[in-house]
Amino acid sequence: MRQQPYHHGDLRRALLTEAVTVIGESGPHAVSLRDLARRTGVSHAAPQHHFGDKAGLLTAIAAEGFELLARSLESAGDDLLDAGVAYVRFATSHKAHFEVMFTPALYHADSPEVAAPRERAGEALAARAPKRREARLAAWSIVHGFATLWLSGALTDIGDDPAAAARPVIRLLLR
Amino acid sequence: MRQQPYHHGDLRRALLTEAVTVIGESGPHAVSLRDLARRTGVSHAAPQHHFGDKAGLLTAIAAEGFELLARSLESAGDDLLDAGVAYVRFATSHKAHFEVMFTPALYHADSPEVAAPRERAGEALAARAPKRREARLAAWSIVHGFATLWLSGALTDIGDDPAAAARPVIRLLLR
DNA sequence: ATGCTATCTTGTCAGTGCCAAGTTTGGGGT
DNA sequence: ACCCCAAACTTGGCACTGACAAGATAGCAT
Repeated sequence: MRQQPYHHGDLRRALLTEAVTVIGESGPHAVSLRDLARRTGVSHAAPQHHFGDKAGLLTAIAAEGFELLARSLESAGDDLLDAGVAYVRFATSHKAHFEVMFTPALYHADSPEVAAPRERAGEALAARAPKRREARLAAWSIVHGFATLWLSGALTDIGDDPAAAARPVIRLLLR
Repeated sequence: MRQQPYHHGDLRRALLTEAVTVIGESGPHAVSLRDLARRTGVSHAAPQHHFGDKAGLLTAIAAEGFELLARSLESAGDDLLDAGVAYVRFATSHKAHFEVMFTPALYHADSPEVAAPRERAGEALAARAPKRREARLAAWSIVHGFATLWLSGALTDIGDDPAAAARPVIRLLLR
């Protein structure tokens, strides 16, 4: 006779989705386990069962993010320019994941749960990048910098399609 | 007859210094006004008098950061490569300031207190950067990306002097 | 059907940000 | 020299949070 069944069905997935929404709107610091529980209609301690602690929730988001990034890069083809644009597109269209992924103080960055997909994304990137270390660093830096600058609101005069705006910028390095 | 005088002398400065230390060690999310008060030997509400709220404290740190960045760039000379290296050197030697500066969700990013020094830093950067918009974006992106990747621990195979390691990387863009 | 276990709840505690009201102190105006 | 007033700080309190412990429920394998 209760409105919500005792077992949610897929609470873990629901919490992750809700968390990504909140982070995307207000940043990682704005997320609260109790608030997520309220939004999902469960008790205040339910999230702890699935993630252990708050860092565990963010670890799951980071892992999912590296997985998604790896897939994005893999499906971008072998061209370095296209891969770079795909990197920017991923970052700006998965704001929440990206912010968490590169803020290791927020989660269990050394957990195997996140190390595996991170390595997979790293390999996808390395396979399309130049062989010389400096050139590889330059390529990663320019796309990562463009993405983070856009995410932090420093690039307002660029239009509403950051991935498209990134293409001619990246080309300057690859010429 | 009390151990600590009622008036601290320069509590504002002391709180800022302590905050920068904590953020540098554990990130911005780890700082707590009450903890800073304890470390400084004042009551738990003293920080609010100087900064209004927690975001106000971080606003002061961001403002100080943009001021320091502007000075670093100005004293780096007119060469773009040197300015780029100076940018990376600032970011990696002022970890706490830099992290806060580019996480606007943490502070009052539209406050005039921080807008003025941010503009000054922007001008110092623009004065040394290429005139074409894409080239300017490329230069900012590559140094910002290198710096943030290093700060997030993604660049471990680079040695202990990130500014020096950045030079040949930046040169690839400017050739 | 029965018991086992993952899932979820209830209750509690220390810590935090913020607000309101009170206390102390240094310094400027007379 | 005095007063007094505004700035600096304290005390007390409230709502919220993360984490822990112990109990309740329900799906599932046997």
